[in-house]
Amino acid sequence: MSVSANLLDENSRDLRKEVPCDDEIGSPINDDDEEFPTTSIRVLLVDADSNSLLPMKNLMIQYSYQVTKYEDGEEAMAFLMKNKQEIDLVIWDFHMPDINGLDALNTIGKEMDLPVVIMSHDHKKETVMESIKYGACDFLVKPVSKEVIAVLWRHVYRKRMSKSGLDKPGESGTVESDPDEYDDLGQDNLYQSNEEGSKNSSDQKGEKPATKKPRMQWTTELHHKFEVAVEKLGSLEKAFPKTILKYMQEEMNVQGLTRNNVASHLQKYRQNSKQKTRTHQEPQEDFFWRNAGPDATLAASNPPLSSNLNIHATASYLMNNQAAPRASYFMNNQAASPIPYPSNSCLPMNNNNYFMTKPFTYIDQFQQQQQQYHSSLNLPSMLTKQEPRHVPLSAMENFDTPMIYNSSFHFDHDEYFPPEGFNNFDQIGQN
DNA sequence: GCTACAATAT
DNA sequence: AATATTGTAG
Repeated sequence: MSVSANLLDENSRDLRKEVPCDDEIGSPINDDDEEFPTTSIRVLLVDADSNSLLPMKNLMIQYSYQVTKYEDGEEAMAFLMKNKQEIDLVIWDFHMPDINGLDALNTIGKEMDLPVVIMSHDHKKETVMESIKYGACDFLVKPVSKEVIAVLWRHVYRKRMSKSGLDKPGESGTVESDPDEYDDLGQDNLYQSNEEGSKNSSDQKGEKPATKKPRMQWTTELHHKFEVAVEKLGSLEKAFPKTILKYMQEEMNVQGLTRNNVASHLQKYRQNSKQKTRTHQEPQEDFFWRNAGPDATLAASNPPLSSNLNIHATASYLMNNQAAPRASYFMNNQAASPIPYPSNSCLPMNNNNYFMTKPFTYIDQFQQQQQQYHSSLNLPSMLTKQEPRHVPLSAMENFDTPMIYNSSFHFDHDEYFPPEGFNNFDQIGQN
């Protein structure tokens, strides 16, 4: 059966074009970026026969479904009653000793709104018809093939779509509602479901987002596999989506993922770990000026490393407060200090919109000149810029002592020195 | 309205 | 393939 070919919705046409004759189901899941969004599907699988239950469960897990299995019908039903919110799809064996498929359909149909799939080792017409009559949304013949499993998510998706109320004509009342959905009950193609079957009519005009895929979800287990794969491939930096995916598929028997899924997850994962290591090193949230190092002459009054020292503010501060009467500059080996600022003017800013305020002296590097200069002042500390970030103004208020700051970033003279009008420079390095 | 995070676009 | 942007659940 060329089941899979028909299942790939819109793209199926293209697929056929490019791969004209494939009756074979080579690989139902080619990671082509074709999506089988099973990862978010939580399945309750009930089968008294463990010989078929376990393989089926494993197969489903390979396709990234989240599977809860039961061999006992009563237990399964009890579980379902309690956890109906946590299940998206029920698969129930027709021939259960305690609660058979029809009973299950009855109960579930009454108590909750879940798609129920019946499976059976036989496919007698009667069995199939009864199941459908009782509301089964699909009928699977055991052993269930992977091709079938790969597309079971569609039942869930239908449910979600109709619930979200895109178009629910008359959800109530009559049983014969969805003619297009389940009418063709010739058992073995039940799972083929619509799509191409839309030959029916309506409008090919377009809007037929009938198959919006559910969002996938990285479960803990899946993520763990992901991490293992990453580790096996070296490091976070060395692991790439394609190889990760390949590893997960081949070595860990994970299917149903696409490269994009992995790429997206990897991107987020890298971000997170980067963030983590950063905050680990810098537990003191956002300060970026810190003590630059030992300075015997100043040691006594050095503030602790962890203190929040801020010497810049945002543009809004500048506009709303006419602060910063003076600033002293000493950058890129060019010293300028002190500089009187008119109270209503702008301070020079750097690329990160920082400016100096209060009578600070700014030092770019540990140049001899500068060191001489700053040690000649009786300044409390020497600071290093850590990283560009915004810092609350409040911390700045506490400092009225001039300080020397050592910048670790590049300053452009024209950009950071006061504009034309502010020519009150004193060459202080060598006076 | 935000945040987290997957999907999609570039 | 990597990264940036968008979309969206919760």
